[in-house]
Amino acid sequence: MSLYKNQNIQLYNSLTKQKEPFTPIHEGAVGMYVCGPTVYSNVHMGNCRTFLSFDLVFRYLKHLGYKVRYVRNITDAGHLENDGESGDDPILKKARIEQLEPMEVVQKYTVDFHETMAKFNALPPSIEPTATGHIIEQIAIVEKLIKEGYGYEKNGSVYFDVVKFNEDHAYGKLSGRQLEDMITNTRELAAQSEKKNPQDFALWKKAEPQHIMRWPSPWSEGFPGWHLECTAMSTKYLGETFDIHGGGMDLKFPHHECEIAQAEASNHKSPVNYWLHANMLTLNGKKMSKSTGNNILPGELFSGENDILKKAFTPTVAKFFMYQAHYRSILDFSNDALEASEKGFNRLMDALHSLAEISTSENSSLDIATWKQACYDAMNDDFNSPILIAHLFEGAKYINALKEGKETISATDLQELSTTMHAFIFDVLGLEDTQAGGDEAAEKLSGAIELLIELRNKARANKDFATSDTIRDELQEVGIQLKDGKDGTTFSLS
RNA sequence: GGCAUCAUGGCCGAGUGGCUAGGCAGAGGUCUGCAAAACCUUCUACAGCGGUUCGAAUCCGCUUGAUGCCUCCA
Repeated sequence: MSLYKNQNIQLYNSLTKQKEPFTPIHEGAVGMYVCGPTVYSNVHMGNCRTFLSFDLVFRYLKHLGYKVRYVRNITDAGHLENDGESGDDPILKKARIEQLEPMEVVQKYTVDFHETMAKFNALPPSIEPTATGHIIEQIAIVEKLIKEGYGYEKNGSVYFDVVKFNEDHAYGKLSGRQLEDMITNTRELAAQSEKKNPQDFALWKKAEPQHIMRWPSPWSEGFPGWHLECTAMSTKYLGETFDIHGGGMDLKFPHHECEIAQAEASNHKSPVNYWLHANMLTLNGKKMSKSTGNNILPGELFSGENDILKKAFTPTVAKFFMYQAHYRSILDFSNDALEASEKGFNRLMDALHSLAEISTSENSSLDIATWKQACYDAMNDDFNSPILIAHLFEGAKYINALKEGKETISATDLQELSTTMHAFIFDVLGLEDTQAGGDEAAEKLSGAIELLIELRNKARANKDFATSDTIRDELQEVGIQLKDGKDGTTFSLS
């Protein structure tokens, strides 16, 4: 019996601007597409937030027993800034700066992306297709769009006729824009443009002589327009209509709007049932961005080598921090907020470790079943991780009370409490128990400290407090804190 | 300029008409040789002004402020 039969998800659909009950096209199976990174530089924390938001969605759907096909692309084809009219291709630009072949640039940053996501303990998607690997599919869509009358060729480039599309479709329905307003408000001078209207976008762009990334096509040696790859790859792997399409809020317009236009014009049907948009991670109150430099890289966060934070933070703490805010809210990245999350996270982990020390009774004084469902209700309500985490802290409070003997619990309920805590913390949130240690060096250190604790306890028993306090204080100096508890002394590395 | 979104206690951050999350910090307590740690308790907020309502942080209007998109960006 799959969990999803009893847990009803409501999710916020950007297209309808409201929460809707989630019903997949095929019962028990979910198709989800998420726009991945453009690999011309290291992913920054802002990029990571989006991918971690959808990792949570992926993990929760899987937890509920759905068979999920999660497709997240790698944009490795160079696209021009300014809609292909002029400007630079970021991948080519980077290749020049680093004196690398464009595909070397792509490889380098794809590897970085994968390593980073692995550090965050994000699950890899089911399929991770690349734009350059799907040129043929993209050309096929362009041909189809021309045939349907929505694409027109000019000097070897092909553009999408937004005005024509808008005559019998609603261009702008996702981002809440009216084409008339866009035309009225446009500042662009249409003088030297190949496009019929400034709102039109490139489907295929003829390569200038200096443009290295190029492929043959019926129209010219060139490269695909920037919105095409997602339409091609989502259609190929998930079908003409699929369940969930996700991405960062900043992709809503024009990227996702154009995806809808391309799909509707070529397939005559709406491509996506539920559009999900993750909100931005800000720094100093401003959106993190590759181009403006207002960002922090994961590596800088983990090492502590940056001007923003006072100390280093582990990937799991950073993730926990992000999940303490809802994915649709803007979240500001700051040292104080991270420190607060770190302390909270450690408290949660301590409680989890205490589970083993709880003894059971005949009856429970706690209502574990209700608490458990509250955890599910939180996630069912548009993946509300902050509420879930609040309930997990409630669970931690239960554990502490049980440990103190202030509450009682039956063996069945204890099992339920433990399973639920573990399921949400590790399977759904994908957090990692960094205190668990386990490597050889850590074990040796642990043995040495145990010895010191023993010596200190002997000194204390003999009321030789000078010795015992020296041990305690010197260890504190090197970053090892002793914690005297009721059942003996433990330690933690700070 | 256009289109959106947001404004919550010392800080971070949920919550969308009455039952008033959670974390951090602060305060008090338990424990302890002392301390730290840990645990417990506690602090009761919703930008301003007006309106709707028996009742609004939550709905409507205006004002102020911030942010996002309209150029590549998660």
